Amino acid sequence: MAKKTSFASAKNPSQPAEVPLEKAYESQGVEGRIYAAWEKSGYFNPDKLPSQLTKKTAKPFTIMMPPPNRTGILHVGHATGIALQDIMIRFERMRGKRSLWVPGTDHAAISTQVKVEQMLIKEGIKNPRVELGREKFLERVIAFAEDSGKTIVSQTRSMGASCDWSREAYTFDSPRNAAVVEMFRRMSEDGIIERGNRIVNWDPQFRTTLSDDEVLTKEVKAKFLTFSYDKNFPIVISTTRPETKFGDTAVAVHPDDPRYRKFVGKAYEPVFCGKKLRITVIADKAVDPAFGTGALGVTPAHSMIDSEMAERHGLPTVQVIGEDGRMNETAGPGYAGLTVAEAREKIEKSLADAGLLQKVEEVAQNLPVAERGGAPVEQLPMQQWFIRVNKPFKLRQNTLGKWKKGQKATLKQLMAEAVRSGKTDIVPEQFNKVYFHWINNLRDWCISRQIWFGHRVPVWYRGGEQKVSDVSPGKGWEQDPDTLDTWFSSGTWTFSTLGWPKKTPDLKEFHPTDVLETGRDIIFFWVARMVLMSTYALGEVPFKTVYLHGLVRDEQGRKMSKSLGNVLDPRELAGKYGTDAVRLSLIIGLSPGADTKLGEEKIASYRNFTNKLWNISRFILMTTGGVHAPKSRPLPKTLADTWLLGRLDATVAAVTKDLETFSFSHAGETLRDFTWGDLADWYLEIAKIEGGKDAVLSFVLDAVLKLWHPFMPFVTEEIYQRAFIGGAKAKKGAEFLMVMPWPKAKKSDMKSVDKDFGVLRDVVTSLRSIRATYRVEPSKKIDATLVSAKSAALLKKHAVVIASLARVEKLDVLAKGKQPEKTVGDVVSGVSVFVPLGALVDMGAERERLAKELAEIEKYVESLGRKLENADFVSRAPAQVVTGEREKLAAAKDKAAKIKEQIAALE
RNA sequence: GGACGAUUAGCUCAGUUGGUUAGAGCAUCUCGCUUACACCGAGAGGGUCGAAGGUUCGAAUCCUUCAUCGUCCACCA
Repeated sequence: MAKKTSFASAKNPSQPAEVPLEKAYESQGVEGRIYAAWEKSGYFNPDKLPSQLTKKTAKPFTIMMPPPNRTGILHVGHATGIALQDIMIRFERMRGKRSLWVPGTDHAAISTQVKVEQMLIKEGIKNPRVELGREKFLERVIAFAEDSGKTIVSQTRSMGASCDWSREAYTFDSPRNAAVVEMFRRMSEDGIIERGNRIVNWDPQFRTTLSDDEVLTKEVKAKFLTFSYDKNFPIVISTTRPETKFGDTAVAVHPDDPRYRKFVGKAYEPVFCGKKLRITVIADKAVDPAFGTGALGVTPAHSMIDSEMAERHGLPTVQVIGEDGRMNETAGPGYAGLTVAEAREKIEKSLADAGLLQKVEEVAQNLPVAERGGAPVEQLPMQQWFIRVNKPFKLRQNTLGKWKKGQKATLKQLMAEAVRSGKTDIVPEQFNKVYFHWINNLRDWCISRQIWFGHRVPVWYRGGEQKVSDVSPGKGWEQDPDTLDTWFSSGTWTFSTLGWPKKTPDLKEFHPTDVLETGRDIIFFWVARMVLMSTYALGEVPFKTVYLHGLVRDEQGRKMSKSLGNVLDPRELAGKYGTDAVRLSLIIGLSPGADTKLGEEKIASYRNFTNKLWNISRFILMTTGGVHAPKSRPLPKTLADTWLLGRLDATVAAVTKDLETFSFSHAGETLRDFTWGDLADWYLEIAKIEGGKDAVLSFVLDAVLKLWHPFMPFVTEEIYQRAFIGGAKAKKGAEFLMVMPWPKAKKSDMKSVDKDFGVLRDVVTSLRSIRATYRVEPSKKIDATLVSAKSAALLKKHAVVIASLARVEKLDVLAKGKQPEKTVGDVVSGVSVFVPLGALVDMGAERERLAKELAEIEKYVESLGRKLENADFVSRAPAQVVTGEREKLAAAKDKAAKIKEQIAALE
């Protein structure tokens, strides 16, 4: 033990030399130092991994970190993702794969711009974009994004993320910009990016289009008006948006509606609030005859559905609301310039005055609002860039093993095939349905945005000409002022991060990536778009597995939000409890796709566990001296040794399988049960008694630290350094637990060993329970007699262990024997346990207790008996089950008989 | 309106293809500073597995209906 040297404890001169670890684990002093050492080693980069770990045949394992938005700091949701990804990466790295985890951040276009705009308004600049102008405004946004990016990177490091910083990427840096431009160019050439005049979601507040996914619905109360355009118009219609009626070009009814059949096909020119309309009555199945009056005013310019109807019937489009969210000149006289709300009020009044208004009802309405800013979204026809998802195009390469180069397919088909074929697997699987449902209802994707922060649409105009290029094609050319939807660039994430469009070695080795781990809320926004981009550009899926985690909520199940003040900052938590504890609390108790509640109490309990592991190690090191990791599996000397090694094998096998199948929570629980229960509570206590355990203890500690390392990288690395490696003396390529090989499980039949150990454990527990029930002082030793025909030899052999663990002075083990006087008894695992307690025994109470126990066991015997007498059960149930039930019955009968004996002895 | 998910001890959740007298952690109660750990140890109490039917030799597990909660999608103009 004196030879123990440790580079870390050298900093702690007050520590006695013979104690290798301090009494409690203090994370603060450890994490920064360890992370810096890891990073310096270069092992986060798969190209620099030690060759003895990644043999020449090693496969790659790749994860692209979902780039956090540069809109602020990371929250616990990000921390969950980082923890899960780091577990996978560390696990696969230790298994010898060339593990690559590419970190990065997302410029997040509209989110970031809105955020900065709001900050500037707070600073007192009323209309930042107008006052500052494009260039100055963008400077502010870029500066903010820069700061946010730095914070995010430092937070990611402090979470212990073993990602390859040498490959760090940003969706708005120049390699990614090159990918965006190339993607745009190819899609334009293939005719799937087109400019067109279509109905888009328009945010009048930020004056930009929004994708369908950037629009939320908010329930509001609205007035539902029922009226006719004018006195001569024969049909009554209803709407919550009378102001759009200036743009009506038809009235639609259901083809089978007898009330209106006679009007279908006729044209009218009613005067609506002073404006002459040209209305055709059309029949369309989309109309619900039971709703309202069964007749619908069709406004092709301001409703997606009406626009589709207009297309079917060849109706003209009349726009009456402008980009400023106000009525335009096409609206009725005296309406131009009014806001939508003002116009609505005025129309209601005008209709009422004219006696046209039949009914005003208050209804609940789902109002579309902008995700950012919350302003009501208008639907307007506009010139925008679209990705056509239903248009067949010629494939540039063989695709998904289904299509050959030159064949035609649509983007929608590619997106569906990726998941349908199983090339991409979604975990948990119920999200497959959600994915397909979304794909089936997918409309063309509007990719242009009228905001400034983002990739500029790489299109230049001169006269009627158009060119795709990221730089000016020459004099007289003007670039499109719009920018691209942020998901256009992040859609390329899995391969633009590997150098695409260049044919790099990285791209060849690491794509498709293995796992995409992300929040279940962005399956459409992002996951589907990556599938689109990757299948289009490379002909292959972007990732083999999508693992979705749920939302982290507060203790009461509420979403964490700044306004509620219930946001947990991962930095604060990590400072208080240690990063390892935070990681565990975000992984154990979570199932994929399901939301989770997180409170500080839970984190504290995992902090306790990190300390437990620390102290287990401390004890083992005090016993063994540490320094060198064991080279080979030790030979077990006692039952406890065999049992523990068997339990370790089972644990290694279970944890490995769990990690392979994304059952992270279960892996953690299994590992904790082994570590705390089997190892600490039982084996270490026995080791104190039996002694001579150095080899087994070292071996098990080595394995346990490796198994825990993906979950708790810091504390395990620190212990490993100080227990086995000894700092500077380490061999090249073996200086870190991080690059040690993952433990292997030996297969062996442990049934009888587990059973024998179970008997010992049950007997000890029984004795302890008797002591507690009868309030025997812990310091006072008792006598005990164990009687068992079957287990006498086993019990005798381990009498010392049993006696020590249960604090027994004189332990008699008999194959057959009589119950001593004045004893308390119990029956466990076929062993009769007797403890003479003399005057302490209350004969009456004891008789009652035994009687109660007997009644229970007899009830059980009876139910088993009935089951076994049932001919149907015996003939239909599998033989194995029947045998099992017979064994149970025999054991229960035996126990009942023994309890009866004990009762008799009390007489 | 549609789809999906959840409902198991006071709380958070496990329960693999139906075969346990239904488990764990936290919390609670009792006892304990037994030289790794009080961020600990030992012991104990606590559940008619949301409700009602059904299938089966056997249901927490499968089916039907209902209730409550949650999420997503679509929206009726």
